[in-house]
Amino acid sequence: MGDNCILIVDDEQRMRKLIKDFLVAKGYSILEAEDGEKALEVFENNKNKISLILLDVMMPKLDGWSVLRQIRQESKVPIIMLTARGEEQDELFGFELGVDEYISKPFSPKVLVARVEAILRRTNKDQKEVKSYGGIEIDKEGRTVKVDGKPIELSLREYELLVYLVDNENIALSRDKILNNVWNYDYYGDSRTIDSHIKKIRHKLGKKGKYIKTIRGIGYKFETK
Amino acid sequence: MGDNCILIVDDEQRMRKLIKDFLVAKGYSILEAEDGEKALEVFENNKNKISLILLDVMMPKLDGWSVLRQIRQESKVPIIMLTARGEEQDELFGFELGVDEYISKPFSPKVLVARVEAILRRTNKDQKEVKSYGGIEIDKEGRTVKVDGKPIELSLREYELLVYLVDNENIALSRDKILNNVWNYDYYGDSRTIDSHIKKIRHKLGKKGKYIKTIRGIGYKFETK
DNA sequence: TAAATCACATATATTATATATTATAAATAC
DNA sequence: GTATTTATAATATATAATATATGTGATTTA
Repeated sequence: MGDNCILIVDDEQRMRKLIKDFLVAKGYSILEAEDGEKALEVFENNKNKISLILLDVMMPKLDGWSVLRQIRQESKVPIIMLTARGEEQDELFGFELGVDEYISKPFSPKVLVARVEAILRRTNKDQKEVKSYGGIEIDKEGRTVKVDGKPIELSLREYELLVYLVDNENIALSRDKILNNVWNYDYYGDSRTIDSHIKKIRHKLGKKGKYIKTIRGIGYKFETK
Repeated sequence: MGDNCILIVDDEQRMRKLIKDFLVAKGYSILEAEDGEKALEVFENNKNKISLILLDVMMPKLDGWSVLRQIRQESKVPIIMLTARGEEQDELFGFELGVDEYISKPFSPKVLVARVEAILRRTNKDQKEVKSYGGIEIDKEGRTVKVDGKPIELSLREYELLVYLVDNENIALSRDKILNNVWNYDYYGDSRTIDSHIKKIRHKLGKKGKYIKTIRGIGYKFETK
């Protein structure tokens, strides 16, 4: 989970640079895409890193709405649409698809930065330093995990797998999905490998290992009951 | 956690009524305040209920900014500011104080409702999609089924068969159709197999098992009556 | 080089299916 | 309308098929 990486999607190189400069100055790291197809590609490869997307509506190949729709099928990442003035009809349409904000061109970069920060503030507000799940405390900043107050040692993969499960509490996750999100998307390894890691995590969690439920035929699910 | 109660703060009675009517139509419950002081009072007494505040900037006694500042000292409740056109300077100032959104007057009520819903959607991220069919609740994300509130355990096939029946509520499904949809279409097994699974599902559903109707000579149908 | 990751083999547990038997509903004859 | 036949479904159970847990060793990474 990279800290506050922002994806800028716009076909105008000049516009991307303008936005980028302002955001970099504020300490964000930036990814860019020059059309809708590239945007989806970049998003796929950096799902976990990206914490906000600035998405132009008018683009060649695949327009902003199509990109929005596709991303919303699998992710709730905040999205700000960049539009030309006077498209109120579209606004409504977009809100239904989960647009977080509209900014119409031309805009003042300061306003843009302010809106980005407002959204990220709101998003990060439930990312308390330490969250507890039925006695399993996870401190993402410190990358540490405690069980009933006692710290346990998890390897990199173990930690990331556990965090992924926990971030998707109560959701059944297929092995494919787990591989795509915890491993690199282009990883073609044996999906049994997940089992090995699950086993180790369960063992380290002790009694609380049972919170990781096996969903036969599918994968796993984290559930504290 | 009251379900989506919204506080409207505006000195114009007419404006409050306008907004209120639209939001009530969408199923929200409403609290009102006609100036800043009243707003703080109402907020104090209903902190836990209120999930969003619509706050006018220009008000007698205590203006919107002051109210915003005071509320932000103790709460992160989403706030939408209602402003007159052309106050970009103020916008920046507001974002720093944690304003979630601006809507400038005059506005179309539809846009207002859309923005409210966008923000609440973002805020309540645990609005799981659970559908209920005559007391049988199915949570597809979690792949769990409850009968009268009590969870039951279904195997992969049982779960998928039940979901298929339920997704086609009130439609008679032939065994062939069921085999093609729940099993792989290149499956050449005995179609009596379905009966076995139906039996198990009915048993696990208890009294509600009777919602799975037998259509003699054809197959089965899910119907909650 | 030690720790971590991964693949694979085997044991174990679970689930799916086929088969046999019983029960039930529909069709037919009386 | 009732009894008998016939077709179909329900049920129980045994066996086959499948998925997961676990242990081990090879390979990679830091």
